[in-house]
Amino acid sequence: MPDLAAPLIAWYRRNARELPWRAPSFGAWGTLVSEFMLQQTPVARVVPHLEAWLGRWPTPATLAGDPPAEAVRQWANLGYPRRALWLHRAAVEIRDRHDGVVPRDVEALLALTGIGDYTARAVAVFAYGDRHPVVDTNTRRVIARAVAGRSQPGSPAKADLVAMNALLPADDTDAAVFNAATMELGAVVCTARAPKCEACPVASMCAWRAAGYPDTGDDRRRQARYEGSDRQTRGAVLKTLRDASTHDVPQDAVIPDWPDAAQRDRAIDSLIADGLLEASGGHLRLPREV
DNA sequence: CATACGTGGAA
DNA sequence: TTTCCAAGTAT
Repeated sequence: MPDLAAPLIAWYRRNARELPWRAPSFGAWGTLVSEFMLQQTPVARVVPHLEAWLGRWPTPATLAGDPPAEAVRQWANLGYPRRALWLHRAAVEIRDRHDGVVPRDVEALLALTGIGDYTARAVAVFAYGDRHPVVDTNTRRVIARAVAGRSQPGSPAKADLVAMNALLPADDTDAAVFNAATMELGAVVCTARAPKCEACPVASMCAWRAAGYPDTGDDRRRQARYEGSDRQTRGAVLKTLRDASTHDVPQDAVIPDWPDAAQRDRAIDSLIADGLLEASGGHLRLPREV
């Protein structure tokens, strides 16, 4: 297997984008918040929200001290607002179980609400410098192409962690930079559509290129249509609550003209079930209690 | 393990 | 206009 690490590390040191979480001593809490926001949301949309968030809540304890409603409001239009709720819960767990310090251990990180295989290792590696494979969608695409000779990755699997682990340099710092470099390559060069192979530092050892860029198919499942979906309806309901000048809103006043009343009611019920809304006396509000 | 879960920019 | 895609996680 070709050694991707050396050329990728060298490329990254010259070409990495300057992003807030890459500043020296950005801090584990900042890293954790950034990773929550980056789950399925593009970098460009995250940056301003991240800075506002950390300006308001510079530590886990400060966030944990405010009601979850404030987290959901501050999340604004970043999407997947359950992440705001989960980040708040994680902050409470960090305050109560870890003395307010973001844990370093992957197992401890995995035990926090909203943190999975990717985020746990991203924090351990990027905030603390430990040696673990960090696998996101960019990494999976780079490995699929450069190593497996496929045009797109398969479905996410534990095997991805094993594959990335096998590519990791022995040195902790090199391994951390290699993780970041692989993600960066996937984000800006080895992109899902129209990859810039002429600018790729590992083109000469890329299995997909060597095979003549075959279309090996795409196992990834397509996203459901958003227009007219329950997700869109939930988004409209929650936006109404976020933007309301009062904390309580009469339920009848929430998207009253939505084309499908049953869909609206279903959205409200599911938001309550998820803990993103509370109902009380015919009114709705963002969650006051953890 | 397949599915639900927001939002907006680019092709 | 429609489709694709974005530093995933929980159930």
